[in-house]
Amino acid sequence: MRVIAATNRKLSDALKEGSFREDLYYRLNAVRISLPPLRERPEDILLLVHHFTKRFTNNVDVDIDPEALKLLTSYPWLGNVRELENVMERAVLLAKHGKIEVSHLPPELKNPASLKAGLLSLEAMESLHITRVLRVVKDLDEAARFLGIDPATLWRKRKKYGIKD
Amino acid sequence: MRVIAATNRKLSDALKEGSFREDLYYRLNAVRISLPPLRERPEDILLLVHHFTKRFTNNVDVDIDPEALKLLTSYPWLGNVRELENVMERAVLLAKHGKIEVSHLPPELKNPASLKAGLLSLEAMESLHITRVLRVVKDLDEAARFLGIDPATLWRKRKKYGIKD
DNA sequence: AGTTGCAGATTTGCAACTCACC
DNA sequence: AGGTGAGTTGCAAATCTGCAA
Repeated sequence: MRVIAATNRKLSDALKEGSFREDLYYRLNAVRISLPPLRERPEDILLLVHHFTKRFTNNVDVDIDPEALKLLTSYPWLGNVRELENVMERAVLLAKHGKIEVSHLPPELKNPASLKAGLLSLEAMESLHITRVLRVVKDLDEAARFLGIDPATLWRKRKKYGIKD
Repeated sequence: MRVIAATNRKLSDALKEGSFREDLYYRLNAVRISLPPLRERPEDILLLVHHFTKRFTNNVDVDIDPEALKLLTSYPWLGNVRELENVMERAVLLAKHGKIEVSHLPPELKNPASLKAGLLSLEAMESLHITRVLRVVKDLDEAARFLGIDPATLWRKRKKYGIKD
């Protein structure tokens, strides 16, 4: 059995170790070049939610309605951190010093149809991901290394899914 | 060999059939409740790019520098349509009636580091996707149906990846 | 609804090979 | 001729799968 490569440190670990600042906070506030994809661990989302509310209020802690918080942490964020950032910026503005309510969040967070929009079959998702990686990394061997599989296996999958370029 | 379920119609097909309006355009301009994830087919992205530029300029067609267009279509969009929408709105504003240039696009589109940020191993991506689906669809059998695999197989994968809730 | 045994199907990595192109 | 590097294939072993319980 192969082992999943630990691609990124968990935010929560980084926080515990006191290096949160260096790890993500730094990247978010200072350099802001690389935008890590939003991992879906609720703990991470929670950290970021509070990070953003404080940023958008000049360091004031904002109350968040429990129901709203539940929506935020259970939404299957498909994008990167900036997507969450945009949502929180808007929520803080709409809330105007008050508590952030469900009504301040974009409707798709509570829309079952959009929740199910990201539900591809495993094969479809595999094909999509391989396409994505191959678009960024042209070389088959290097792409295979990213994907954690043998180049031959990648070659076969590419053929199976009919991925061209 | 199993077959990939065709989850969504291609935008380009829909356009050809003359039902583009009903399919995506309608959802984007009128109801705007469901936000489909951005599939990565360059043709689809191209359609959306032009759709948005026209929308943000009251139906005027905007010139786009070829290099900028290349960035837009080759970027591995991880989010949904709104992410692209935001980028295009900003680009149209910055371009101020002129041609949209590379400099009007967010830096991460051309930043190799952020391009590689979405590059998970196949196993990590599988784990993430299963987590995502299980968060939306609690029932194991129903989730398995979405994923196109046997419930037993899903059970084993969930165990293998240590996915809790 | 979640879990397991099992036999058969599938997939895997490896190593070897081809086919340019220098 | 030799060498390098990417893509491709054969194959046995390992893994994964759906089914049925």
